[in-house]
This record gives sequence, C-alpha cells and structure tokens, in this order.
Amino acid sequence: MVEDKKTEQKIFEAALAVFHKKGLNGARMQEIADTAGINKAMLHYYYRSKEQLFGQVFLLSFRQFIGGIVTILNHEGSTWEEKIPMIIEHYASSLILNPNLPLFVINELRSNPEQYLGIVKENHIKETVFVKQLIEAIELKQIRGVRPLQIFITIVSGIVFPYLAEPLIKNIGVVPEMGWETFMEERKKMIHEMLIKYLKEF
Amino acid sequence: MVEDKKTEQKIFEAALAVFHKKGLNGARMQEIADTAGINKAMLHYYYRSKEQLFGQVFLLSFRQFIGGIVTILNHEGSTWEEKIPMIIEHYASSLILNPNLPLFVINELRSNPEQYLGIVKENHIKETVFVKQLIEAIELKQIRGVRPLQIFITIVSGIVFPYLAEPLIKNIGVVPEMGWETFMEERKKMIHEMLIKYLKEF
DNA sequence: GTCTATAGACTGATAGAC
DNA sequence: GTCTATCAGTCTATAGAC
Repeated sequence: MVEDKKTEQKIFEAALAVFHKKGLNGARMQEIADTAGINKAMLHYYYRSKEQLFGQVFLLSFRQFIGGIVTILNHEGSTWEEKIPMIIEHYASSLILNPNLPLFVINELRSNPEQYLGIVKENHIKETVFVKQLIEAIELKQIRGVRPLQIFITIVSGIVFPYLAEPLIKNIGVVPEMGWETFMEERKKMIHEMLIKYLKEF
Repeated sequence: MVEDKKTEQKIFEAALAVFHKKGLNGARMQEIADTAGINKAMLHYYYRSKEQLFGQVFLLSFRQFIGGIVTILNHEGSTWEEKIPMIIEHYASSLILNPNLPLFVINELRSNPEQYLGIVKENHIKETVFVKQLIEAIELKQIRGVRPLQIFITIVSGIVFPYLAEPLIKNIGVVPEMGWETFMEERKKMIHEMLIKYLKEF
C-alpha cells in the first residue's frame, strides 16, 4: 500500500488516455494494459473491474473539466471584467493539453445522467464570486441585465464547442488555409470583445 | 425489391434511434431488432452487417445535421441579417426534435476522422450566399471585418453546445428553477442581439 | 421474407504458478 | 506483485427450417 505506486499510476494514466479517446464502450482493457506496458491481469489486481477503473477516471476527469474554472470564478482579486478573459484563456489552454476531455465528460454524463448527478451538483456556480460581481454590476446598471449563467455558457460554448466539432470545422471552411491556432486566437478575441460590448453598451 | 419496404424501413428507423442514443460501440443489434419489433436475423438480411447499417445511419444523420443549414445559408431571398435568426431558429427547433443528433455526429466523426472526410468536404460553406453577403457587407464597411466562419461558428456554438452539455448545465446553475425552454429562448435572443451589435457597431 | 438455433470471435475477469 | 492460461459471458453473424 506504500511502495509500488508506480504500476498503479501507470495503469491509471493509460486508462485516462484510452478512456478519453475511446469512451467507456470503445475502450478495451487489453489496450489499457498495452499502453501501460503491463499485463491485463494487473488492471484487475489494482482496480477490480473495468467499471471501477472507469469510475475513478471519470471522477478525476470531471473535476479537471469543471474544477479549474470554479477556482477562477471564485477569484477574489479580480473584477468580473477581468475574469472573462481569464475564463477564455483557461479553457483555451487546457483544451490544447487535453482536447478529448470535454467530449469524454459530456458523453459519459449523457449515457448515465443519474449516476453522476451527485458529482455534478457539487459544482453549482450560482454562489461564485463571478456571479455575485455580475449581479452587483447589473443592479448598479453598469451592465445589461443578463442572467450570469447565460454569460458563462456563452464563453464556454464559444471556446469549447469548436474543439468538440474540430473534425467538422476543419473541413467545412477556411481553417486549413489559416491554421487552427490562428482560428482559435481569432475566436478568443472575438468572444471577449463581443461579450464586453454587449454587456456594457445598452 | 419493390414490395416490403416496410420491414427495411422499420429497421432503419430503429437503427437511427438506437445508434443516436448509444453510438456505434454502445448499440446492440438485439436492441435495434427489439425496437423495430422484428428478429435479429432480419437486420443482417437487409443490411448485411452492423457496420453497413451504421454507415447508412451516419450518412443520413450527417446530411440531416449539416444539410438543413446549407439550404438556409444559400437562401437568395434574404439578407445576411435576416439569415442570422433563421439559422438560430433552425438549430433550436431541429434540436428539440432530435437532441442526440449533434453529439452522435460529432462523436463518430471524431472516432473515424479520415473515413468520413469525403462526406464532410462536400459541405463547404465558403461558397454559400450567406458568406458572400457577409464579405460584401464587410467590403462596404457596413459591418466589422470578421471572418464569416467565425460568425457562423458563434451561432452554432451558442445554440448547439447547450444541448450537448445539457445534463451539465441543468445542474450547475439556475436552469431547474426557470425551465429549459425559457433558458433556451433567452439564449436565442441573446446570441442574436449580441452578434448584430458586435457586427454593426464598430 | 421471417424465424430459431447456433457457430465463431471477442472481452472482462479469475485461477494459479512463480 | 506479476505473469500465463483459461473460463464464462456477450455479441455479431450465419445456417437452415418454414
């Protein structure tokens, strides 16, 4: 229980990679074992079943997906206006590191909505600093009276969706010519400007 | 080949429903047969293999997802400004009828990017009337100089993403209190106003 | 065309040697 | 802790009767 964290960790990292790419149904225990560079039997030795291994992978993935953002939303040292580019930047950079994460979380959450309901509900954004700052700004008539959730979803949609639909977007438009990175840089700038303009000029 | 389109069609409709909900890996031929109300052997009689049945389902689904929108984008009798709410309304209403379609298409496109590349490339939006109208408006300095693809993706993101992340959104915010329909009506209005304001006032 | 029965392949899980 | 060998269950696909 103390020594040999190594194998257990190798398995978990391999499971993360394979599950993220193939999902629960598409993933094979054999492939996870191969990726980890060990035998299939070890997966069961450390994690009992595929389902349990998956459960742990999902839990971490979900917290990774939603957790980082909550930290920003609750940041005390910045205004709501400063937080918007922070949120944009957070998603954009974490998606480069882990482009499969959002689709993985969304998919498995959709196949088993009730099973993971508890974990999801832990992450209410209603009580965050960001939302409180927006509500206050609305009351002071500094910005338009839009529901904070709508503002939040607009940011997340604008950045995350293109990554979900990447194989689609790359082939229906001009992305090949300009490059994906340039495309995403344009997007970040556009969403930021658009949102600020909409909120402040009314 | 002439008579008995009935069984073949029943199978196909069942396959649509099951594949959309469970994906290629999650779907079972048995479940499709049960849904269609016939025997499992009939699936192979009409469609040879699971893979072939899936291929036909995907093809129709993809065209359904992208085809309707291309018609709007190529509508001659409306300005770019009129088309924006049309696009929003199109996605919003088709998603109510078929909430699993976008995730299905995105998922299977991501697992086999190269296999369906040909079908995707058929649907370039570069040459559409909508894009030409936007480019013309940009040249006449009527609107801000934003890449048309960015405008299009902003609309699609804003409407489609909430449906993808529905189980997430419903539980992190205030949606339960206000209801999903109200939430989406607010979104449609917000995206429309935000985009027009951003494009026209610069 | 439609069914039942079953073959054949794959996969998650475990037993048992080391 | 780690491996090989294998079981038991599941799923696609087909053979064959009607």
